[in-house]
Amino acid sequence: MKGIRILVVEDEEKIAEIVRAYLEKEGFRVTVAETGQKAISVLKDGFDLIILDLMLPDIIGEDICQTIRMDSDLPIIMLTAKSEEEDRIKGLSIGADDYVVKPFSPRELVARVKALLRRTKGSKKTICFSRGNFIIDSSRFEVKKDGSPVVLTPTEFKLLHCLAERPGQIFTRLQLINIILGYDFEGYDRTIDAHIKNIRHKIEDNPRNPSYIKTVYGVGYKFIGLPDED
Amino acid sequence: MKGIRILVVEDEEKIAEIVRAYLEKEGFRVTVAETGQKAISVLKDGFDLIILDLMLPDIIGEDICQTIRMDSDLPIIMLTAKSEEEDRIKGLSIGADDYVVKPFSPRELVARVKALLRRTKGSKKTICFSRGNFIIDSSRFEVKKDGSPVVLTPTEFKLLHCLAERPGQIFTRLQLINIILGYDFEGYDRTIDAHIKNIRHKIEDNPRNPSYIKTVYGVGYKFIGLPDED
DNA sequence: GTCTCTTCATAAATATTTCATATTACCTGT
DNA sequence: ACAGGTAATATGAAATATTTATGAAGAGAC
Repeated sequence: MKGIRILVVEDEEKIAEIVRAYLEKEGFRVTVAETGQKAISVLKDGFDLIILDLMLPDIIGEDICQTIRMDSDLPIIMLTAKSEEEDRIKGLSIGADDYVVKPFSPRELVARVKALLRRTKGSKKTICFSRGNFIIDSSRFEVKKDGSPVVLTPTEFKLLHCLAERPGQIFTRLQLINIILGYDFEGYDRTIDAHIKNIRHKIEDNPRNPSYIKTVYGVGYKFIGLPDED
Repeated sequence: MKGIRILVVEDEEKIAEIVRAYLEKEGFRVTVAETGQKAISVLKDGFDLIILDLMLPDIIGEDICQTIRMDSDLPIIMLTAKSEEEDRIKGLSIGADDYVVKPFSPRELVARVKALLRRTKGSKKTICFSRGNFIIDSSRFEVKKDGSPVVLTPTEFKLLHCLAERPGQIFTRLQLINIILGYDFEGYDRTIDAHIKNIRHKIEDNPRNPSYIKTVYGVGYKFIGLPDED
């Protein structure tokens, strides 16, 4: 990690400094901007990635996002508060490549920065997964099949995204509930089944013999990345 | 989950004991420290994860957190009181990997502990056994033979896994029933034979002359680790 | 109202246990 | 070493039990 430059746009000084510390420990070169104005003015200096708080004193994060997107593919990681999370997904394309929910663990943020850099290094696209004519685009919260968009609800998208992020890995219903519905979900683990069913009806040619989301009897579900992988 | 050690730093004895009970039920090895001093002094014993109350009688949790972070990546889960809402973000920024708000459900705490361990230890491979073209992968509930997957039912997998974990060791049917089917199983011990039969048909070239699972007449079964081992 | 999420009842799929019978292993006496 | 008796194991198929899929209904959000 030689000269990779990261711009952190965050008005809370304490958070900004912690993030800086963690990123610098990993060898990144970090610049902090406390306001949207400053962010935009230093943007031309050329960064490799930007970490953007959605709640800024002057400009709204979304606007910065769009401004950046007008003339660059700069990888963007959004910081959002938990309560705003739903809106993000529903509100669709903010144009960010990834988002982290506050409060976040610095380690997770670093991991996502690295992952995003890895992803964008090769191709400029922010596709999370693709196999043949099936595409999951995590930045736009969008899924396409044979070119036409598949309309998923927020929960369905999160579930599919979670599974597809680690093809082959088996998730138990409890794990999925913790990840998708939160650790404090008190309900019933068969709720997952219902969502899986709905997703299958939307993305599978033959829901009774699924080729993407497989059931692992007695354990949980897994996503199949390659057609012949089992 | 056998030898994972967790340090619980919590001054309220009642809470500490509940947490201990829940974690131990999951097979973790738990140590409780009532004060920050004690916590720091036992830290060198080597733990895999620490659960840290933010409000301690002597030292403030944050300071312990930073002390730990100075020279280790030990996963940290913070316990914070509801009123300390503000501190959450601070707590995470200070270097904790996750947080749980008091009052918390022990179930949630356990789920978060597991998730964090998965995240931090997840990268290593967890292949349980391999001999030539035969592989048992316990994390994926998967067995491969000559490259292609062998489909086992949950009970079959558990049974094979149990035997293969200790090659050469002889297990009686009763032992296997206790381990695989639970101590409260009421049925009769020949059930094991049926499963062994099914497993052999799936993994052995010649089920009548098995090379992996051998019968020990009058005693039970054992798994053969090396081709010539008997 | 519309949309989404959750729950529930029931159907379908799959796994487990049991049992009757066949086969194999061990032991004993010659 | 061999044959025959006895006990243990292997096996296939039937009976149970468990797990998953599904459609529909109710609750809540906007």
